[in-house]
Amino acid sequence: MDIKTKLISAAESLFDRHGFTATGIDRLTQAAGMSSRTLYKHAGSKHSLIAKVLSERDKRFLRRLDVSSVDALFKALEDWVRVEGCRGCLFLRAYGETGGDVPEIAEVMAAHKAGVWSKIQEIIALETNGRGNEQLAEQILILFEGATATAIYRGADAVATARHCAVRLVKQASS
Amino acid sequence: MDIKTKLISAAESLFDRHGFTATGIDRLTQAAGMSSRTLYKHAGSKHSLIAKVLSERDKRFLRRLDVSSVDALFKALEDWVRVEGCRGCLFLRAYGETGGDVPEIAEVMAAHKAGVWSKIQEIIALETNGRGNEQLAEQILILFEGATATAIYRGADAVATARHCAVRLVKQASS
DNA sequence: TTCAATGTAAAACGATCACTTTACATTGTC
DNA sequence: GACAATGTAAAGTGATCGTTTTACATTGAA
Repeated sequence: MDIKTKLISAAESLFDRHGFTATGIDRLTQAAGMSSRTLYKHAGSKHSLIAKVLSERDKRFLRRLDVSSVDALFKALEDWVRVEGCRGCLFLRAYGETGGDVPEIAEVMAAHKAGVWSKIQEIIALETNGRGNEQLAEQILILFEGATATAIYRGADAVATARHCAVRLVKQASS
Repeated sequence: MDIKTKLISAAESLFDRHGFTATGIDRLTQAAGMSSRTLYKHAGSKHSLIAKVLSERDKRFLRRLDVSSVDALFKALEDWVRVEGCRGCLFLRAYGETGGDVPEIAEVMAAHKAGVWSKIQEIIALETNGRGNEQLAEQILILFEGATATAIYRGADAVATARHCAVRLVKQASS
């Protein structure tokens, strides 16, 4: 595995498991199996490393959401949660830990949310033949966020509940 | 104002604004206008201070949710978000920053979520004359969490959207 | 075979971390 | 007027923070 990939994936799991601020450079270098000099050569700074981690996660996440129905969308989220664990949205967590004061991080968060939002809008347009409005899409988004958050303390089943609810809303809007 | 109250309220706003780990003791003592000796006399430790802050917030939050309809529940959340700001659920943020590894914090989070959950169950039972099931209540919970999370980057309007959705779900279950 | 690139190990940087201690001032109470 | 309680200011604890530096090994291409 490429050394930069190894760093970013080691960092992602440490950040996810222990939080961003609480994870020090020492633990990162140790987990990635490299010297701090090499880490800084590739990452530039800790904030930049966080941004890179989020950026990679964004790609991986949206690739999983490459579906064309609300049902499949929430199935994809359920898969993600079961495979990657349910510790909440890593983007919102990074944003919260840094108070929204780190531009690199705030921007990646905003870009990620914009990506999810446009994917949902696309699916809704597809499933309702354009009958679905902006409000329906936002309801689906809220269920999506809610499932992610609720899964932290109620487990992956919460995502299934959100799925049933979302599917019903779309059905009602299309009929 | 009582000195302990002052500490806890100063700590709450700093934690909310800048994150838990990123907020040091120096900043806390400065904002609360007291020496570190006094802080430790009252709080015991930083983790304990976090737990106390969350515990007080839990009381204040649930007091606001003393309503008897889903509509009023989300109106209360909307008020909260407009008054206190929308930086996400502080309990989940504390839990995430500490990786769930600090018992005092994990317990306060769990207690808070249990409180919200039973409040929602109570409202659903009330509004559906017992016709509403566990699944409906969980859908409302997910909308509640989703509104809180979505409001971070889409503002308080997301809560209004969640409200309309929740009210509709309850209506459909009661008719 | 030399040179630049890329890595390592480890020490050092000053700052800040959570937390404790020492020494002293102000109170209200018996 | 002695005493315990409760506060302050400020220095000191050792550990850890993010980051840089020094010194050296390995490697692949010119």
